[in-house]
Amino acid sequence: MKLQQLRYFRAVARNGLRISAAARELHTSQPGVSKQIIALEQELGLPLFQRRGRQLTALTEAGSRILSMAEDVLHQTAAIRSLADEYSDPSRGSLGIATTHTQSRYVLPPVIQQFIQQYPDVALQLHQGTPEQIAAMAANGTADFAIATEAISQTGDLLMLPCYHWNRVILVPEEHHLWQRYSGKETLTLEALAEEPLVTYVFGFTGRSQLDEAFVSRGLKPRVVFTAANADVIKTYVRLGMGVGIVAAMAHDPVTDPELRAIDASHLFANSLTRIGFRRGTQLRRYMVDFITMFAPHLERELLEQLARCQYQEEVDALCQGIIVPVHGQ
Amino acid sequence: MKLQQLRYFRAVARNGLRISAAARELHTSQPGVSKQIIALEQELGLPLFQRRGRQLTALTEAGSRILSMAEDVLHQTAAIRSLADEYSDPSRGSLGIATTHTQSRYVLPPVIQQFIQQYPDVALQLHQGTPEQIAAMAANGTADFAIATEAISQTGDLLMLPCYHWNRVILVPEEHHLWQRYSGKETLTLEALAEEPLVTYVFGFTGRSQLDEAFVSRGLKPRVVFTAANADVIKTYVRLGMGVGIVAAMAHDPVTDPELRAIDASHLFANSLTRIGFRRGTQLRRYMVDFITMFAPHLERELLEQLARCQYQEEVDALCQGIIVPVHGQ
DNA sequence: CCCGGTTACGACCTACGTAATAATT
DNA sequence: AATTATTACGTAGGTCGTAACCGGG
Repeated sequence: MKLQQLRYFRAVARNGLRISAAARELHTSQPGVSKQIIALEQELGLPLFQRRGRQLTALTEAGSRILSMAEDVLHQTAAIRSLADEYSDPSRGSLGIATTHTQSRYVLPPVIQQFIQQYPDVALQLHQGTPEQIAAMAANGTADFAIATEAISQTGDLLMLPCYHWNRVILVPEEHHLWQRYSGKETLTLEALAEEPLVTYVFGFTGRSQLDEAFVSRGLKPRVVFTAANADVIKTYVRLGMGVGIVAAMAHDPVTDPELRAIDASHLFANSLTRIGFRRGTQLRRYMVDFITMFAPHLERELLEQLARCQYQEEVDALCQGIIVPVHGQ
Repeated sequence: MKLQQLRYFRAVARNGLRISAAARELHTSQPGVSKQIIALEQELGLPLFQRRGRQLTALTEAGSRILSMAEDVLHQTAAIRSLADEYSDPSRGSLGIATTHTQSRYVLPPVIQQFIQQYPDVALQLHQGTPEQIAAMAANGTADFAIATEAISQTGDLLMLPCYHWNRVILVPEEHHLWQRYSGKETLTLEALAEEPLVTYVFGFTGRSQLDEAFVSRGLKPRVVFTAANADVIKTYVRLGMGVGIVAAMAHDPVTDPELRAIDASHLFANSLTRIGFRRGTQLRRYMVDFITMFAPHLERELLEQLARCQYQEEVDALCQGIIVPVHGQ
């Protein structure tokens, strides 16, 4: 059994059981991959794949169990590499962050600015995707960190740490009647909001589920005329007068959006929690710890060292008990 | 990084940092090991060993951390092998048991007899040693199981499951005055026992610490004239009239020791608990599960499946809460 | 000088790539 | 016909073992 065989095996599994696709990803030849897979199967004495003719149709039961063990092995070897790199030069390396548009556009810029100043020799990659994709990228090692709001990590491979709570704001053009009425002392109600055509996030993004929850629990049926995964798009449609925007508070900046007005909605919706996560067993490098601390100052070095050793989310939650997680913008 | 390099690295570390000893263990040449170690160090970009001249004197800090990660990797690859073997032939394989003389001589024989009848194609190895050696063998993979009574596993690598409680008996020749007096209704006291010259286990073996505990807590200073790691030796000296034996109840068999008499001592000493343990993360094969069930019937298949997935002893203890652990001989 | 680690070198093996072949859609 | 897996085969790189070399106790 060779590590390379396990790598090839994983690549084939990840590329829809197509050996040629795996070979492309691995920058090697198709026959090479084919052979190593066969060699691995022979050494283990059982087929890893079900085949119809020469086509790989599925993993065998043994194959899928061995796959997950092989992934463990490969992650562990990556951790060895990472530890060695940390010793030879703690300030050089790479950091992959998988996150949503909201984070990368509104929240991360100052953090990243600070980070690259402190760690100019760390190569940063920002991957954007849906919460599911984000979780997958962190789980399979494409990215080191996942940052997202909606519940992710069904697999249990990721440990998620609380970063900040945030509330929503209602966005309208200055001349909109909601602004006329509720910019002063009068407080907006859910019922009044439900009367308006709404523009907000696509389901699955940026706490959308908690938004729906608020309306449903009051028996209201809001009219959502448009959704996007992206606050910039939402704002554009609000500017066009298509409806009232509901976005995360951190997505509103009076300077960049001078023609829009924001009405605080923290009393209307339960606040949401944004988390950062990494695969359990990850060897956290110094700059990774520092990145988290820059992003969420309450997650201190010492605490993170403990958290990194956790095996289960429950342990993480227990350790985070009693920590004060800030609310964004306060 | 190659698995072989990690294997070589581990072997050198395990052989007192002597490359030649490691090479002998690995059935390969000294230069081959030397080269692979150097290659690994070069690839990782740091020294794994501290050297004085050409002599390896110690692991570097990075080296020792990488060693433990490398051991994880190698254990995991062993688990892959084991799983593959399980699929290709569940009833063929090998089972290494590390245990003390008491277990292998008195408790295991019927279990092993039953086991080899059911699994004739499993190669059994019985390793004998001190509790510390036993724990080490199970932790480093020399043996699959550790069976012992005294507290072991300081490292936390082993999960220990409760197998049975047992009591002690006092062994004397038939003509001994203790037997004359206490074979009937009169019950033996610790004080009376403390008057006698005693022959019992060496410290660290077969619940010896609990024995001492009983005397000390009553302020008694027993006169232990002879100790052995081995009930057979103890019995020999009891036969010679050198003293009164205190041994585990399961070590006394009236048939094989017709000239000795046993006085129950369960009221004098706290009972002891014998446990079976394996490294966490071990891929338990079917015959391993069956072996445990033969040895400790209350540890049922389903329970063992759960236990095998535990990461910490605390989880094991929690799962074993409420299970009735039998007392040997009842 | 002995023991143990490193360097040198040749034999062997194996992984890889190209090319050809077979099977599947 | 096009795509994809396997087989064939020659090459390049690497591992292994023997032998020679070096350094410390």
